[in-house]
Amino acid sequence: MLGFPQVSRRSADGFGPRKVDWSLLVIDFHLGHKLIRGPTQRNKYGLKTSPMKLDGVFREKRDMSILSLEVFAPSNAGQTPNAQENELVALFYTFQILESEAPMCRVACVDSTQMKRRSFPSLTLDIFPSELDLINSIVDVVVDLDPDILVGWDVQNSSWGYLAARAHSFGIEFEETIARAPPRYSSGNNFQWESRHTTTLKIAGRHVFNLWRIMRSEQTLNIYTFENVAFHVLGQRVPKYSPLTMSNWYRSTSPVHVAILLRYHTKRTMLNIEILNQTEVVTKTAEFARVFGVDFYSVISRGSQFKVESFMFRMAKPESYVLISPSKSDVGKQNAAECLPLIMEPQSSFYTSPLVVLDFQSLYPSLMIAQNMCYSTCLGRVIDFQGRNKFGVVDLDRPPKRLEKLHDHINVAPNGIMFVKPTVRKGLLSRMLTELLDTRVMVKQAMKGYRHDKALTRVLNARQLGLKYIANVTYGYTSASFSGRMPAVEMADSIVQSGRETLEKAIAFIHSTKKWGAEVVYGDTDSMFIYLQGKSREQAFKIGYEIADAVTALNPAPVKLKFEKVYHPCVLIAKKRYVGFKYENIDDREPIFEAKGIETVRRDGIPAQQKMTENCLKILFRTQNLTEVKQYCYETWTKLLENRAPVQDFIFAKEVKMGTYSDKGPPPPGVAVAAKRTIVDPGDEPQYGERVPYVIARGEPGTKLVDRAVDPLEYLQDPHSSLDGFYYISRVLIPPLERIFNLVGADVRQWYNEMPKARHIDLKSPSKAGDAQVIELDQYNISEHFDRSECLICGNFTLQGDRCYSM
DNA sequence: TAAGCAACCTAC
DNA sequence: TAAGGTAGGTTGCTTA
Repeated sequence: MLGFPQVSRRSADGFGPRKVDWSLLVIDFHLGHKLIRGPTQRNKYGLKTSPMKLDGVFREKRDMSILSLEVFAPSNAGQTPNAQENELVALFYTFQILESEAPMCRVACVDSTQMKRRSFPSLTLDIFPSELDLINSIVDVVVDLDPDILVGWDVQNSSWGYLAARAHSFGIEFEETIARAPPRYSSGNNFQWESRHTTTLKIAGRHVFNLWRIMRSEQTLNIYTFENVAFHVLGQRVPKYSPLTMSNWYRSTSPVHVAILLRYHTKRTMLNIEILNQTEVVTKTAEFARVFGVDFYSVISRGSQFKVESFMFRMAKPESYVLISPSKSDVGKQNAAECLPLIMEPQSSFYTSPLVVLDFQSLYPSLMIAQNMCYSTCLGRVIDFQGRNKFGVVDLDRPPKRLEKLHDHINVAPNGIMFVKPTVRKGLLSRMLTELLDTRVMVKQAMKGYRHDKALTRVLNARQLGLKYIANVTYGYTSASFSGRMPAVEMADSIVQSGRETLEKAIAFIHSTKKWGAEVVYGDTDSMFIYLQGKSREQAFKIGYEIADAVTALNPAPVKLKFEKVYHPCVLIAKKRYVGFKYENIDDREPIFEAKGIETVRRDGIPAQQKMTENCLKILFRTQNLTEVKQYCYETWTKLLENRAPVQDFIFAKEVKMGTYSDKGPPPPGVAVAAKRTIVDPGDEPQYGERVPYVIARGEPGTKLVDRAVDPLEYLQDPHSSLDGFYYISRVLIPPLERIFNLVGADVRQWYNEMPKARHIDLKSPSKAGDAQVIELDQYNISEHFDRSECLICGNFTLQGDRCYSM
């Protein structure tokens, strides 16, 4: 580290990592200073700006600002608009400064008879003579408003991406024109990686948010269409219009249709921003950046390794540690891992007495702290392995007599790796983790004190999540075997094996303490499921807390066994699969249904499977009466056989990653459906990682499943097709029930076979119109549901039909 | 018919 | 080029 420039924390042009200042994370530095607001001014768009005085210096207060854009280009023959051919006719944008007043919405469109026909109250329309003028106008808007973030639902194929492609066709260097800085010509651009994971569009000085991809990592949903995300995040129903419908509307003479079109797109730009606000993405990203010590966009675009490293480096530098830079081949030459976490084979059964769940809080970080495990404290193996003393990617060169000297100051991990005790040297990682965990406790404490302040609570909450994140991925960093920058399998093994022994000892201890009458029936890595047969729930809580305290006392600080919850009753099905009624507090009256790993929480089945499994379990838990479960199954199957069940309950949706599948063997159904879709409409190819919906239709006997997978919309339009009821009942609905109810001695398949089926009703729908209605209303949200009470043209609430009296 | 494999998704 | 890890269950299909 000699010769490295000294960088002070306040140095504005300093480079290199700054030291981690933990206290800044606990109390927001804004609070430590008196903020003096300067006179409020308004910019040309009428938005307020006010300079702030901070540390005696006036600076413009800069909250993050967002510009959301969607575009409209009419296409031919119902195809998805294609930037090579289809001209833009309208742009829609909404601008908002975070934490500030109402957003500003505008529409810019190309002069045409449609747009001239009438004015559209409640919409601000800017009309331009040509597409080129339209594009130039948005460039001006971006330059004027100078937003930090550009957002669009799908930045690749529509929104900013479409706009950029159109601009390119006029020879405009769009990205450079709206950039804040000259472009950075980085050599290592990887188009494929970018397009699969973030976005290909890069604007120097601004962040481009590909919203659907952000939502994909933010929310667990069955399908990531704009409509579905808006519904789940905002509770709003929005319609979906096909490219054909929208193109027809634009070309139609009906002012109502043009108005719907304009208001629809405007609404989408607003909802983009509302979704961001609701999910607190910007707050979280900004706070994570502060905690991790990385730039804003890296929080989204880079992996955990980069973040751990950034954090670690900031701690390492003041201590003059240098992180090693092994080559790829050095990393590959590491020893193989030898230790496995403990995952007990559960005693699969239906448990009617309380089952207490305890788990070790942040087990791996705690162990690293407790045993002072770090790159900087490791002394290697007690005995050489294969004639070498390897530690991660390096060979340890331990001076002779070093061990003798340190004799009483060594901890030996269960896998035979030695670490010096903290009295000799406190490890960098353990110090980092100690600070992380302690600071997190303090941040949580501070949150309680500012409960009334929503904005600050959000910030502090994001901060404690960031701290938790780093603590959790630090272990992963040490064991990153194939992509690791600085892995150390021996240390990772030490951690895993210590964890395993900690858990094993706890189990043995619980079994040896007879007064509890407790039996550990399952455990996974850091958790224990303890059965208290014959005990009441109250007793279970009491014993659970007692065990937690006793085990904590047996372990070195900061290892802590925490009381988590009581399941009553509960079914343990297999490793990583269980379900029960959860009580978190002794005075909880109503339990919460909680399932792990089983079909009710998986997204590769269908909604009907989730609902039916969950309902059967609830009946079992509430009544413990199999006759009632059987009754429910009969009703559900009958409903299905009589074709009274809604189609959207039978739609599979799985992620597809086009271009990653092997040619041998048939593709997965979702891929086949997507491929078919792409042939009809090339612009409709699913994005990498998009979830593609399909249903299984009846087909010739012996046909493969892939060949019977159909796009749901296509299925609805085909009057001759019907769902494969046998497949759905026998291969989808029954198996998960079988696995559960086998444990209580019931044969669900037998129930089905015995079920009186009064008459054989073909699953073929008598009239598919019924289905179509259901699916459109609930799944695809036809316009009936959109702003029902609002006039589609002026936005007023005096509705008569589609529009209000004033039109 | 069993065993093996690819693909998915989840728990920790 | 960028990329935390492993364990585990299930389905649908192919191969031995």
